[in-house]
Amino acid sequence: VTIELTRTERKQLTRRALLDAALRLLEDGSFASLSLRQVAREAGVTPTAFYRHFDDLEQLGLVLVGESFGRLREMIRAARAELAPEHVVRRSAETLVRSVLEQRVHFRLLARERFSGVAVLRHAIRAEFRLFASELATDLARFPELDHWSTEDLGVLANLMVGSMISIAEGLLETPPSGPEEERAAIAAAQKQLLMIIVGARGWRSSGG
Amino acid sequence: VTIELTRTERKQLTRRALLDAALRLLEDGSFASLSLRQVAREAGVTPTAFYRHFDDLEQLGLVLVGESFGRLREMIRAARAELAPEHVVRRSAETLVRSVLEQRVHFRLLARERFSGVAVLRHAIRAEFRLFASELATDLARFPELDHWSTEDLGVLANLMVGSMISIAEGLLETPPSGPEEERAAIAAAQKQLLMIIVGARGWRSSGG
DNA sequence: TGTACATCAGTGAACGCGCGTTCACTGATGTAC
DNA sequence: TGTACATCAGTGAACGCGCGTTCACTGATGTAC
Repeated sequence: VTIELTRTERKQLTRRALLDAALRLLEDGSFASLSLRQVAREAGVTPTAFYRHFDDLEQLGLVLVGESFGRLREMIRAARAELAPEHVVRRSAETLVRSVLEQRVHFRLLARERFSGVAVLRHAIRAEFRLFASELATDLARFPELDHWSTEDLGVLANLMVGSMISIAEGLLETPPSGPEEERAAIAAAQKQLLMIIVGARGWRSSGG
Repeated sequence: VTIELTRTERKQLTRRALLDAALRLLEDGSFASLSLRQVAREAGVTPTAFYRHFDDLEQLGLVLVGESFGRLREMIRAARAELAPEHVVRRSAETLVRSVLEQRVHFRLLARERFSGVAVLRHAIRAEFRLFASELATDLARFPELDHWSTEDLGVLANLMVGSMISIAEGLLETPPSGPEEERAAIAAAQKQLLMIIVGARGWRSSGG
């Protein structure tokens, strides 16, 4: 290292190395099967050094979950500004697909640990998704065509949309597009799927009750 | 034991005890964090006895996945007979909710291991879900209002529906209804959600493309 | 700028533990006559 | 039905291994004067 770094800066680098090592290892396995020694080894540090940065593996896991949702929130915020539901949906679908493909490891962490045996991570992830859905319900209420809907129906619609976005994301992690063409196709399919929901929502009162 | 059993029958009982022990342990943790010794202990048998029934834990896991999908298929078959999409959807939603609540442990296994680090289970589960979606697409094509749809659009619709059913099931595992009233509410919400999709599908050609 | 001391990120040895798998075994059940 | 032998589900001791955590340590960085 030619550039001089303070002790604090070096410490941050090691901390980051541990987080990245964990993310790398989480490509192959779930959090529950991760070991502190593996993470330390992958980060190029002794197991003991780990304790200078985190109390235990769970604490490191919570930091990763926090980072994952940070990226998800950025993504959503970008699409919020639009006015017509269709535009919001089209832009959201595209951003969703792009974000998942760019941040594979983070999104896989969320998908996997949502039902994991590691209670702390599971609860953190579920709380974030619930927040996401309730924010979406609030947003939806602002659209003129939806403003007479009951809170309950808005909730069902928001859950349906969040559920669909999750399953789109999961589908992308499962079989990622192999090139720009397939990526465009994935975006188009995601848009179609979410638009079908919006079309359904629009016709809902007349035929659904 | 007062009733006489053959050696073969006793062996089957032990095998079942091992499977049930694993299911019980899977309430608390994911498959990756399960150990052969834990399962044997829970089944009241020495670790060595395990090998008389399965080569390793993964093989036992595959048997459980098979059982889970068996129950899922039974459930679907029951709703297939209906003619109008709305009836199919209403009955499917109700059966889905009931089945998940009755077979919590099996459905949780599917939800959890769909993204687990245990490759063998993950692949088995994904193959079954793909099969499920493609069968649904075939079924959907039989409805008069959908018979002019393109294969691609039918695929999108089938994925949307399967995705929604999965996320409904996952929601039930997450926060199960605490009584008959809440159960009815859960069924109603599931029906609403799937009906919204059907309404959307019906309006799709006119406004979607 | 130079010195003397304090801090603290990372080390390496050691511990007890549960793991998967092997092996030779036991003794009840099943079979051949 | 009775006997002699074969089968085989389940046992229990033993193995080597990676694990999380503890501890006293080292030596470079930071601070006070």
